[in-house]
Amino acid sequence: MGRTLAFSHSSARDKALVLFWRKGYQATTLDDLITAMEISRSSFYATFVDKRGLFLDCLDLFAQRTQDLVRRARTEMPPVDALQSFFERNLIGTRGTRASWGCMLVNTVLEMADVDDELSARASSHLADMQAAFEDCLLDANCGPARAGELAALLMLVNEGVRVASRRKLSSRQQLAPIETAFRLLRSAIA
Amino acid sequence: MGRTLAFSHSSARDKALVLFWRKGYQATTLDDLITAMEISRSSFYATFVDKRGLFLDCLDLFAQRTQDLVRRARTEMPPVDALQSFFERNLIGTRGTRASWGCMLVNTVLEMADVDDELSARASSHLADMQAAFEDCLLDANCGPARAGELAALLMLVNEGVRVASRRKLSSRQQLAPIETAFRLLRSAIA
DNA sequence: GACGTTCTGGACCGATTGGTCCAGAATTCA
DNA sequence: TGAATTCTGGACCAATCGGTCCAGAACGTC
Repeated sequence: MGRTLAFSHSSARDKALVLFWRKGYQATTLDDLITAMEISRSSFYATFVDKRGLFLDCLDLFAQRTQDLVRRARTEMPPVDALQSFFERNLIGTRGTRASWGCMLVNTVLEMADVDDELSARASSHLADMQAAFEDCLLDANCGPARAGELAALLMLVNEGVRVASRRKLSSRQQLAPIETAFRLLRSAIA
Repeated sequence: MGRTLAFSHSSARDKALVLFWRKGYQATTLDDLITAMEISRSSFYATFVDKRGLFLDCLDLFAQRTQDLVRRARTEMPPVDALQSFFERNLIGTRGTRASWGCMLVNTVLEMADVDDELSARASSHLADMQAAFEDCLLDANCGPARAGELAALLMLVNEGVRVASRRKLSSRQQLAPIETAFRLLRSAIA
């Protein structure tokens, strides 16, 4: 088994994921998709049924990989450091561009609210799972259950905010500073 | 002069603003617009030139009215209370539904990033103005200039997060709790 | 009532959308 | 080599998009 780093390999579905991630559901056309995926229109429909179904698959895939990122960071360092590192890594981005695409779940919640309930709800549900992962992390730190839940909700707020900020073409400094501030306050609330 | 409460009256342009606010730029069609605005297609183009131009106007209008909300709260109570009240009012919503539409600026940044640079940049620029207003509020409190800037950036992060959360159909409690947490930490950082 | 002006409904336009279809190329297996 | 199967390019479809156009209704003014 070779490297299976999250978001690293590039099957046809991965190419689609990146497109949906960057441009959203509506602005991504079939032509965009089949060009990027390097398959014919016929093969697209034979394999993926339709655009909407593929988008749902990509949502699930994105959520799973994001959870992997949290889990991975958690094995590498203390829980609160892992959380902070998760936020910061999503801004710096090991591969450059990806950092400016925000979070596909957040993007989808906003784009599809009042437009397509199922898509929006699915993304929102994945965000709830992420919040649960945050809470697990905080429980691993010296944090009572009540406070863990409270702070996990706050972290989800920060996460959603960070993902918006990352699409605004601000400097790295402008993006990182509020995260540092947030975690400084968070750590003081735990200790 | 009668009541001129922000977001209260309803000219044709206001009807358009609400539609764009709720459904975004792409999902709002010309038919949606002229139906809601109760004008003919011809009058629409005679008066507003085109869809994109009207959207830009609505962006500016939304930003101006949101700034008014901050200013108004600031005249009614101490600066930090005013900020917290601004966040909470946008979730409870005096008129019910409006609270679930998030912030048109945040919605637009996410929807149009990587799709339409001008629209996204204009919304982002209005968000920067809002952050400046937050900073002014904090300077009015017992807050040094460095810390005011730092906390204003954090508040913008919270604002962006709140506006995402408000589109997720969570309970009022789930939406309000993290704001209370955030302001509790914020106040402890100021004092 | 005749006038010029303003507004309006709806036909119309080209472009683009997501999705279908099929003849034929490519591949597989004997 | 030949038959069965899989895949593919691109023509094609109806629906919808944003936008144009104009004949005529509605209006205010003398």
